[in-house]
Amino acid sequence: MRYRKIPDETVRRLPIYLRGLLFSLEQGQVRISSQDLGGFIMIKPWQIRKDFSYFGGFGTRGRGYEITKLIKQIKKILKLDVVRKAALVGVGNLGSAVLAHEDFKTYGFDISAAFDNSPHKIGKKVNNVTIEDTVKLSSLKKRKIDLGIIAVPRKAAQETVDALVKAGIKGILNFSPCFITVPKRVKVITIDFTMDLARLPYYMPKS
Amino acid sequence: MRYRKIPDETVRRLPIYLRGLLFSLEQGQVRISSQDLGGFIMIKPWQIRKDFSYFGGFGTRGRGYEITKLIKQIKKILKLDVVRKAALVGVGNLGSAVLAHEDFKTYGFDISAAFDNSPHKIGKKVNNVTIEDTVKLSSLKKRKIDLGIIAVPRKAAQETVDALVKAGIKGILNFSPCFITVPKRVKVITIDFTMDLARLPYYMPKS
DNA sequence: CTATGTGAATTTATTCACAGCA
DNA sequence: TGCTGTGAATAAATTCACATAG
Repeated sequence: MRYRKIPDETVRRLPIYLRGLLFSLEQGQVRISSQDLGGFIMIKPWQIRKDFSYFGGFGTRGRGYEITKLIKQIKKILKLDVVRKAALVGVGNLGSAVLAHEDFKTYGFDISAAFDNSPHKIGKKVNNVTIEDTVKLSSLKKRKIDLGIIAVPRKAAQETVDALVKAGIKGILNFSPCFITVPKRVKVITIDFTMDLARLPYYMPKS
Repeated sequence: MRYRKIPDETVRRLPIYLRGLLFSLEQGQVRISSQDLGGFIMIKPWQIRKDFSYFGGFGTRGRGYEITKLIKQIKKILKLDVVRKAALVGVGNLGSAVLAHEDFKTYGFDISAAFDNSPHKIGKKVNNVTIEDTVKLSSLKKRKIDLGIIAVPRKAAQETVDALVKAGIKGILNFSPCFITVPKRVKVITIDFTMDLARLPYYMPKS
């Protein structure tokens, strides 16, 4: 296949394929067709095949895809084939939910540090991770942690981000409901669930 | 303007515009140009103008948009101009975070019911909402609640959704990390933050 | 015969460029 | 003059249809 930039939409779907594949592996399957995979995850088979085609031939004509092999390939593309250490900042309800989230492990993430600025929380353990003082964020660089998850109140978001960037973080998952500014080299993905809830009524059949 | 279906991408951006407008209103502004609004929310001015153009003329040439008027119009389009009652199912850490989330109120949502199946939680109050037994989900219809937010473990997701659908719910915000099945008349938006975290490494500059 | 892989066609979304109004 | 509103141009993503390999 000749070179072409991978569409963002394809990258967005890769983790979904991964979820579907892990599920069907759990079901004891060995091979799967784009048809069947698409059935699970509600994506059209030709979309799946087209997405994979950007990376080369993953399947076998007439037989489908070998699940374990495909999982390995997608993980490699997404750079999830090595354990990725992440730091959480803000251990409130949301932060605690993130820390307890089993799923992350499956996808290669290890949230090995947690920070908060509340004296009540510092020193406590949540899910085997000891909560540290936010002022110690600068230690992340030598601890080889380059991924940050922030779940702090809106007002604290930008300063937290600034501290993370200074500590050498290269990617941020932002749960704070606001816009944050970072240097171009840092990738931010914001999850603002109010924005999602707010478009639900538009699609709901009226009264 | 002649009729044309509103692009999904436009609908997805409307809540973002709303956030930007509410922010600039808070700053004491009265009018705003697409240029300035775009500055806040990192969206190009011509995209903003094009999006608004699907609904008709919101602004004044040469002067920009009157903020309060524009807020009102977007809320109306998104059907957020009336208070929307919602029910939360699953009051764990994530559910509690949702219940405590101040933002929802700003966008017209009132989470007036919460359900859990843990006997320890039933009867307790979280954020002024008394937690009810999940078996009472059927009461939602007469309580005029047509929006559900689910934050239950993966295994309980589909049965919870089924109960919500049976109770007449018309829209669901799903935080459970799995695919759920609903009748076509029900709109589901899934927030699966593992999927978002999983594409972050792809975009992070290597080592 | 089955299901992939992929150019081509189509649809959808973004960007441009400028006419038109305050 | 300043900024909106919008057709037209461009770009991106999806869908189709079928040649091709096992």
